[in-house]
Amino acid sequence: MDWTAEAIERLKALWAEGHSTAEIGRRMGISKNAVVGKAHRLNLSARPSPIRRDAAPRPAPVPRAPRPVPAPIQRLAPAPVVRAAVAPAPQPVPAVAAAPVPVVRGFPSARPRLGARSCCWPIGEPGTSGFRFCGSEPMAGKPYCTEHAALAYVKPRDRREDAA
DNA sequence: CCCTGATTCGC
DNA sequence: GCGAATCAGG
Repeated sequence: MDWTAEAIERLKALWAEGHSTAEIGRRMGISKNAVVGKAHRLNLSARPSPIRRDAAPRPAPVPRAPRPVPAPIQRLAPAPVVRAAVAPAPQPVPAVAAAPVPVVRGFPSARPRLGARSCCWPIGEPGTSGFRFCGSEPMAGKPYCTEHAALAYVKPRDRREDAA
């Protein structure tokens, strides 16, 4: 964006008319970020912000560092059982329980209560709001309830003849 | 999800 | 200085 005097005038005018930053951006053919950025620099930011940054000072400033992708929640999910697939010997418990699952923003309670001993069979699409874990009482020594353990632990059938 | 404005920071 | 990315709230 070339911020000519005219462009700045237009921005100020639209801003004064009370348009949203996105609307101003649309009218001027630029992004709302450009609008907000410029407005901020021009010190004409004064419209009510939906956000209060004063009352709740950030407890953790978070120096915006390259964030390593947290352990994918999917790792906790049992490998989807594909009947015809070459089934490996039943690997009992996915060795995951040791480390606490990181609490990821956006995954509020979307994690199994590992300490609570409840079935950790995933329900729904990981990462979506509806995602959760089964939560039923697990079988002794297993991470899943009886129902889901039946799905998780499929006996590898003798595939010498029906391999396919 | 959509929207809002605010801030940061590599360019 | 610029503005995309990100944050943060509705």
